[in-house]
Amino acid sequence: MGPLLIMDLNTLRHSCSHVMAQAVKELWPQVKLAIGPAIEDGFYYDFDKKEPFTDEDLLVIEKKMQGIIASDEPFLQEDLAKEKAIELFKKLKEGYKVELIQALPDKNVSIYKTGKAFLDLCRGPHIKSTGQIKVFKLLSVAGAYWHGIETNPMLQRIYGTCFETQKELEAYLKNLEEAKLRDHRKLGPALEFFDIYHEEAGAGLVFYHPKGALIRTIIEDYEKKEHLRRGYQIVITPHIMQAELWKTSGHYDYYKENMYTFKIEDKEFVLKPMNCPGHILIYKSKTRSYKDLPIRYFELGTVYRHEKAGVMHGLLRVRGFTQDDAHIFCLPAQLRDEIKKIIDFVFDTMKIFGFNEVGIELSTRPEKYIGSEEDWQKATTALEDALKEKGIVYEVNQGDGAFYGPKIDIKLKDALKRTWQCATIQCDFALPKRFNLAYIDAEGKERQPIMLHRVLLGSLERFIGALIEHYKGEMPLWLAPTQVLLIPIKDTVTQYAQEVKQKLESNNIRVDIDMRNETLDKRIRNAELNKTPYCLILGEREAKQGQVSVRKKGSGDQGAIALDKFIEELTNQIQEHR
RNA sequence: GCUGGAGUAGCUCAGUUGGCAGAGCACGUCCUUGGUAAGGACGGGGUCACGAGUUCAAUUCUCGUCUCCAGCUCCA
Repeated sequence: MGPLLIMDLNTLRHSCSHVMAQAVKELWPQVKLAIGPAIEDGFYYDFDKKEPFTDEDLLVIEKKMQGIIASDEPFLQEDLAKEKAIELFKKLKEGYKVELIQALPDKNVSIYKTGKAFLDLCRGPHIKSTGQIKVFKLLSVAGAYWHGIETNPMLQRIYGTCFETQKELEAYLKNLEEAKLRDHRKLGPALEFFDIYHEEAGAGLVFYHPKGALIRTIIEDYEKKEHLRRGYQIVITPHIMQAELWKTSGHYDYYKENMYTFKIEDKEFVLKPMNCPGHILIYKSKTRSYKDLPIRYFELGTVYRHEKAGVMHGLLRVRGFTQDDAHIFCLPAQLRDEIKKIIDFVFDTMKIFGFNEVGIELSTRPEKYIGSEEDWQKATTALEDALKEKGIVYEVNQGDGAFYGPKIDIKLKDALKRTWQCATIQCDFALPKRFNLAYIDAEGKERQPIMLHRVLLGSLERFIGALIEHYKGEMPLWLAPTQVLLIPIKDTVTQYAQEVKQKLESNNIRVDIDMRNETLDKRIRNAELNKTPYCLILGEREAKQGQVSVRKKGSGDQGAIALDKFIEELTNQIQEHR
C-alpha cells in the first residue's frame, strides 16, 4: 500500500483518537469510553476512569500507541442492527456508547474494530490502518462533562494532536510557545500596564497602572471623538440603581445569579451589570418625536457581573469591566440602515487598531427569553438582511442570542489567527415594550421604537488583552504609553535632555527620560525590553548641534538628525497610524 | 460551579525526608561618566497565600478558605 494521495487531516486525527482509546483500554480495561472526535488543532477522547490520568500516564499511553501503530492494525468497519449494537456494547459494559446508540435515529449503526478487541461506535471515516499515523503527541488531561452538560458526571478528557509530518507538529508546538510569549497575563504586568491578582481585593477585578491607564485613556478619547463624529450622543449613567428598575428590565428575573445586589435602609440596589436600563430612562425623560429618531446614546459604561469562580481569565473574563456601549432607538424603517452603519463602524474601528480579519456570527433565540416570537422573528430578519445586503458571509449560532434579542457577533482575528469576541450588535423589541418606550409618529400617534444594543470593542479590558497579544505587548506608536525615551549619556547633557523633553512634550509626544546612573547599554536594553518605540541617545555631540541620535525599537541605531526634523517625522508617523 | 494541578522576596525559581529560609534579576547606597541590548562593590527586603489541627517544634504533615493555572460549563 502506498501513502494516501489525499490525506484528510481530520480523518487522521480521528483515527489517532481511536488508537489512543485502544491504548487506554489495553492499559486500563475497566475504563469506560465516551466520545473522541477530531477538533481544530488535534483530537481528544473522553474517558470515565476513577483515578486521574497523570502526566506519566500520558507517556505510557503514548508508548502503547506507538506499539499499535507499529503493528499496523487495520480499521475494520461493520454495520450492525441497532438492537444488536446495543446488546454488544451492553456486554462490553460501555454504558456511554449504549446511550449514544439509543439516541441514533437509524436502523443500523456503524462499528469500527481495530486490533484484537477494540470496538468503537463510529460513523467514520478512518484511515486504512494504524500504521498510517506518523507523528502524534498527547498534550494534556482535563475534566469534561458528559455531553457538555454541567449536571452530568465529569469525565477525563485527554487532548492530543497529530500531523502528517514531524515538521508540522513542531510548527504547531512552536505556535503554542509563541502564544505563551504573547500571553497578556504575563506581558501586561511585566510591562506595568495592569495587574489583576490582588487576593484581598477579589478575583476578576482589574487595576490599571499608569501605563495601562494611559493606553485605555487614548482608546477612550479616540472612541468618544469618533462617536460624536458619527452622530452619537455621550451619556453617563449611575453605577447603582434600585432593584425596581431591574425588575422592569427583566434582568432581575433572568440575570440575577450574575448581579451584585445589596440592601440599604430596606431598599435593594443593584450594581449595574448592563447599561441599557440607564439609557432607557434618559430616552423616557421626555416625549420623543419620530423626527428625533434615531437617537444614539453612547457610554463608556462600567458594569459588574458576578461571573462564576473558575471562569475568570486574565483581562478576557473579569467581574468588573467597561463596555463601549451604545443604544440606538430608531423607527422600524431605519433599522436596517442603522445596523449597516454599525457594521461599518465596527470594521473601521477594527482596522484602526490593526485587526484586518474578522469572523461573523448570527445568534438566534435562546431557551430563556423575553418578548414575543413574532418580534424575535422580525429582529432576526433585520440582522440577517443587513448582513446579506452588505454581502457579508456569516455563521449561524442557534440559540446563542441574549435573552432580550438576537445578535450579530463580530470576532476579530489576531496575529496568530486566534479569534477574540469583541463587537456585538443586538436587536431588541422586548425592552422597548417592557419600558413602554414611545415616540409620536407623523399622524400624532404613539408608536414603539426599536432598540439596538451594540459594542464595538466589547469591553476595554478584553480588547486591551487582545491588543497586547496581537502586538506582543509592542503597542503601535499612537497607543504606546511612552513613545520616546530619552537617554542622556552622562550628566553633562541633562540640561539638553530636559530641553528636548519639553520640546517633544509641547508637540504632544509622550516622552520619558532615563537619567539613572546606569550604563548606556543597560538603559538601551531596558528600553528594548519595555518595547519603547523610539530612544533618543543624547551626548555632547548632539547637544552641540541641536541633534538627536535615533534608535528605533527592533531596528537599532538610525543615526543623528536635527531635533525639529525628528519631531516632524514622528508626528507624521503618529498621524499615519490612525 | 465542576475535574485535576499549583501558591517560597516585586519577578523567575532553588530549598528544608518537621529544627531560626537561598540565588539571579529588580530595588537602595557608593564607586564608575559610559556612544547603541546586562560595569563594579556593598546593602535592604519573606507571618514560605490565609485560618485551624497534629507535634516539644509546622514553610514542610492533615483539614478548611482564598487565589492562580489547564480544561469543562458559562460569557463582553
